[in-house]
Amino acid sequence: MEQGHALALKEAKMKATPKRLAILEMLDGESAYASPEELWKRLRDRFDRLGLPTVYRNLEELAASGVISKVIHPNRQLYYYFCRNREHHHHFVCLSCRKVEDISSCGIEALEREVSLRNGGKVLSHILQLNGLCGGCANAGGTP
Amino acid sequence: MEQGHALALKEAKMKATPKRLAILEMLDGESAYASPEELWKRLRDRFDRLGLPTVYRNLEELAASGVISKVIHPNRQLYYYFCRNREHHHHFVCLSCRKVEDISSCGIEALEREVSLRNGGKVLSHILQLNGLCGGCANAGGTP
DNA sequence: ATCCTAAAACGAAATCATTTCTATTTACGG
DNA sequence: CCGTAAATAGAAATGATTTCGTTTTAGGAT
Repeated sequence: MEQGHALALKEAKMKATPKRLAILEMLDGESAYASPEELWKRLRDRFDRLGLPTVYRNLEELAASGVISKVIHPNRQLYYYFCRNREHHHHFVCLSCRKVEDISSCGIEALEREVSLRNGGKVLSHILQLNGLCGGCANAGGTP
Repeated sequence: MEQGHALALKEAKMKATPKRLAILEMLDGESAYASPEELWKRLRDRFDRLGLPTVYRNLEELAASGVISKVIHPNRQLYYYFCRNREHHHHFVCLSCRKVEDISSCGIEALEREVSLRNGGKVLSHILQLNGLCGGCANAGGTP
């Protein structure tokens, strides 16, 4: 998967720097979304120098290129998630344990048509996210 | 509509204070979403004393009660919108002029079933929002 | 009408996640 | 191997949002 990440960066026209790759590797294999600061703390061991702004910048760039995805969290902090699924899809995110599950389809194409037909508007992006508790957390009586 | 607002507050078990009503009135009749600070600046004339925290608090409380709705903005600031439509629905928001249009239906019930059936998760809330340019802004060559 | 009490508002100050800035370093196409 | 645009460091700034202790007020009860 090492090569895969470098390739993904090349496709996104982003330099494959060691730190960028490390961020991507760390996000990959996680089934939970992570915050910039958490990633930074865990990556500091592997680099003698690693600035928090570097992590912020990379995460934002990677999300902008579509390599990773952002999670919209009620607490309004930034969280990111790496998803192997390259198809258009959306997520169910657990507000307790942060697990992320894919949601196959969204009927948003129809809604986009509705908007543009009605008065010529142009849909540039959409947000669709389900928030809740995953099976495990719901059974354990977890709270968001 | 004056009475309507007081009634809405009563239903939400919130005191109908003059400032709260003024905030609600100002949001009503707007076809665009507004930020707390904008509302505060426009309301200061009508009160000799009005704190910005009061506006923040009220908007958040009103949104929590479902009286108004929040807009998820790429710049991550808070925006609010008053919507007469009391049915479950979603919004198309223009990132240029901030106009808001209702979107009648979302097929989210099906997605919620998918999530809970698959592994017992519980969907607590969902976000569905289309971002783009409204008809007017798209024709005028507006940018987000 | 007046009282009481929980809710609401004040406003100055704090917070703190995120961004900016300038100098330095690095990836990588040629 | 060079040159250059891109990436990073690190300290400092930012600024929207929240907190806090105090004062005021809405509205049910008397």
